Amino acid sequence: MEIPQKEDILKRFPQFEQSLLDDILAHSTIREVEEGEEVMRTGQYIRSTVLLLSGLLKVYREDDEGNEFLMYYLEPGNACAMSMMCTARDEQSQIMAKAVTEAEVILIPSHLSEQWLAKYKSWHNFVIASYRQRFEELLQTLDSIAFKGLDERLLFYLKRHVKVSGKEIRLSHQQIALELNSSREVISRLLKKLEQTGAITLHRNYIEVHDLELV
Amino acid sequence: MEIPQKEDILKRFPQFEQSLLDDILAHSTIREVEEGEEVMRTGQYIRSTVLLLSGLLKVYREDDEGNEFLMYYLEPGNACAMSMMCTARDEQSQIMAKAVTEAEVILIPSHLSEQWLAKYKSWHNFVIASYRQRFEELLQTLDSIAFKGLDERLLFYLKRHVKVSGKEIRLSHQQIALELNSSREVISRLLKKLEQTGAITLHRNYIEVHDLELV
DNA sequence: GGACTTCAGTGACTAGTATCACAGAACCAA
DNA sequence: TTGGTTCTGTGATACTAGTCACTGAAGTCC
Repeated sequence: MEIPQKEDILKRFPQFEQSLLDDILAHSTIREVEEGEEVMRTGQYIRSTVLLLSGLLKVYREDDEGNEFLMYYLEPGNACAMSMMCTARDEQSQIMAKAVTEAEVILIPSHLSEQWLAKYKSWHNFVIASYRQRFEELLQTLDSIAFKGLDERLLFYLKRHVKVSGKEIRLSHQQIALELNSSREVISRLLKKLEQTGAITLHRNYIEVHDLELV
Repeated sequence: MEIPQKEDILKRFPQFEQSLLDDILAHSTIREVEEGEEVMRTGQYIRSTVLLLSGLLKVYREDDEGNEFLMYYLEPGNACAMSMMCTARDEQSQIMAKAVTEAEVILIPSHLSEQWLAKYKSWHNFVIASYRQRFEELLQTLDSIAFKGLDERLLFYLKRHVKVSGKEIRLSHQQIALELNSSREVISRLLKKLEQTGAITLHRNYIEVHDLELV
């Protein structure tokens, strides 16, 4: 794989200072992951902080019976907050992360990302901001599960999906059901209802979104 | 109110270094809050980091319709992770925190808790550890809402309550229903079932817990 | 084109939870 | 003791979501 240039990283992380960029280039490794590949598994030990350079990752929770639900998506320029937190104590991951599209991630050895907190102000700020952002997104997810019916959760899910990957949602009903921890038939029915309002059009394996706001 | 002594703080936060303790004593204020008082409200601006010295706080989420659910409890020696995160950018709180019993909190001005991250290793570790711990508890709560039936959630709730405040749970069914975002009748029925297994005994306004593990 | 596979749509049924209505028990205050 | 208030228990009913069974439509491979 070609080695990414400083400019590539700078483009995604414009807030980093020069010397930090140099440090990143010098000491971290880049990994290219394929679509569908698991970047992080529940129970796995974490030895690096994960930054996303390109592509899209989904971060989700999985229980012992194989149920799952989506926590949030990570876009280029984001970091996996869990990887930062675990980092500090060499702990196990509590979550799953999977590449939705093919993606490039930067892996920073734990001890360095730890050192950099003190060394680089911009890194420190980035870490704190990441924590906060993920915490907030998690709270939103929690809200929608705790307070909303499945119809609203589906809407929320679709909106989020549109935001990260556009108005053509290339997912089967089955996949959506999985991420919402529901079942295909129920999702099918709800989508059908949404189609009747004119907000979306259903096709095989993809959903065309027109306008979700006016539902 | 009497000014708490270094020893009092040290007892709750034994991991702090001497000079940090001095800084805390010199620059933070202590507030005594009554039972039922709200320490933090959704939408409120946060200008201090909150440490809990004594008593018990519950941290919960509230939506626009007045529904709520419990996120976790804070015990002496804990910090409110949200207050730390908001701190960094002078942001609004996303959560509610209320005193379950009367309590003493230490309020550290945001700019100081920010500075101390770089200045004191022990403070930095404490903050990171707090983030992580709260994140994990939040994930547990999320799991139980997403994957479990109300019966298991109730069990989880009771166990957690026992852990922080003992085997006499002084709550009405109504209050429990509120924290689980359910309704009184349903909670009554589930508790009744639990009583029949011998795990608890029901009284007016309190529940006597015998053994929740064998249910 | 025909066989096969995957995906989507739909009716019938079930389980879990919420809501409504009411009754009785415990506690409190005059 | 009496009346008021809060808390608890319980039946009836409704609604949401999950499950089962089946059908047809779309795409794939030969």
